[in-house]
Amino acid sequence: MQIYNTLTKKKEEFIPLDPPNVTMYVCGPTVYDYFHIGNARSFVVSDIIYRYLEYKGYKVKYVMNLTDVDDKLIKKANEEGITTAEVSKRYIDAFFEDIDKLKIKRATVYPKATEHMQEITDLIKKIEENSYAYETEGEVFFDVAKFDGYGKLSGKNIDDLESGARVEINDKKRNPLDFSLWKKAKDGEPFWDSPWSKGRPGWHIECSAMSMKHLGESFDIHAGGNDLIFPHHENEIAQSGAGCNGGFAKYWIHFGFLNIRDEKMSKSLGNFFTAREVLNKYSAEAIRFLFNQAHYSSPLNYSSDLIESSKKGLEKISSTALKIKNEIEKGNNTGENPDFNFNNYYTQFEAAMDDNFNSPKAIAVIFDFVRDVNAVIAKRENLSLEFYKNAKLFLEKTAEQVLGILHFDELHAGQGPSLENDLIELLTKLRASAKADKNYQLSDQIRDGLKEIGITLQDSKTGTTFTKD
RNA sequence: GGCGGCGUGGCCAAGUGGUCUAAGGCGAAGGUCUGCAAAACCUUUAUUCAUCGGUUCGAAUCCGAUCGCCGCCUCCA
Repeated sequence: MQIYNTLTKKKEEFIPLDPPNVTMYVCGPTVYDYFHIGNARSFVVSDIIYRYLEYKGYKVKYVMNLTDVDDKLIKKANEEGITTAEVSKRYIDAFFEDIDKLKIKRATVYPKATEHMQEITDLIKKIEENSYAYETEGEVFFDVAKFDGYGKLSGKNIDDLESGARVEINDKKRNPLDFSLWKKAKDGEPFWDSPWSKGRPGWHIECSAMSMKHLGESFDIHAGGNDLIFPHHENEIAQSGAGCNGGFAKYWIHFGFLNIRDEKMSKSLGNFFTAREVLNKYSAEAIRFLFNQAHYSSPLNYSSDLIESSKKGLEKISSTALKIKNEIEKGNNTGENPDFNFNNYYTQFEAAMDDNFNSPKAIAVIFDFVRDVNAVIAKRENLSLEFYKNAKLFLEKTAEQVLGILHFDELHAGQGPSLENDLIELLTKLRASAKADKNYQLSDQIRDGLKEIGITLQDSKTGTTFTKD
């Protein structure tokens, strides 16, 4: 399996430090607001990496942090006249609601910054002891100039950055590039005790401290959005290198942005949709399908046209899945077992995903599979149960369990007893007798009427089936 | 200004030295099936990969130039 590593700028064979265990850390949300559909892309992409590693048989420990202390959170709390803890509680709850709706598999741990103050201050102390940090008036900064190789992840060099001169102005810093490890609290700001002052950690240190605590000083994968490469991940590498002896993360994976009209979706540009508002209009499967249709590292535009087209594409897969499911439920095993090479599709699916998680190619394999299955079905009156079961298994393992773009349990089969289904069943029977009498005016009236309320009838040789929107 | 990425059919998108006269999806056209539909299947829809030049027996893929777009360098997935 090959993974593109931002650190070495090339695809590398994935060799975990301690197979079959894999340790993975992904930068999670700052919980000061609902997350937008661009953030959702990162969470979904991480989810698919996680699921595919498990598909490959790895035992994955997956950590996603929740940043529940930061300037934006404080601002929000002040605006609303509540505590930062209340703000973070509200948006952590919302975060879990939304990722559940996106059918994201829960990570192993979701550590919170506020619950790791001991680890954070301990790490800062170590960095200080190793003389990579200095204190000024209760504030602690990382001394960038002391750290050899600063900039190796982002491909930047210190001199260029200084001439760029777009760094925060702060008299207390020796070098404008130095960044906060510990910030002294101002009046009314939340604070924690520390050897330096009552205050709070800087933005980057929590990730170093929490990844170390939960995954160790060396772990396999560290992932996040492209915009985190600099300064966030660069600074994490510096802090961890300065404060511990481990190798920190081995593989760095970075995700492309979700764009709106070719521009990055972001809170500050105001060109965003929250994940929850998009989820009100489109299914998790459609959203995940859209994300999977582009490679995780490429920019991807978001628009209603594009997601509509994803929805259409997905219907092709799910209607085949529904057909398979219905056949299995009927349990008719009188048909023949066709010559169908399932293995070939697994091989291709794995080859695609093994190549740096090439999900667009993996989806193409699923479409090939669906087309070929449909072709077999179209040619025969009936097929063996074994064929349908194998077909279901393939879609379950790939589209459902890895990509999460299909869920057999939620397919609108219209099966099972319910008043609604019984009524549709009754109408279908009435229509069948109208058809038998060649009363097409009445039969079409029934079909069109049902269509209007979201029920689509489909006639076939073996009878009429229906689907609900 | 520094660093990085991208430009493939109407749209989305994979492919990064020969199997590429370029996968897959959406859309469009024709056909099979059907009372008519729908779904499904079959066929068609890029001799061409921003432009120009070069390297090579061979380039969408490598090199150079040009044009266009985007990102990071400040909080951001």
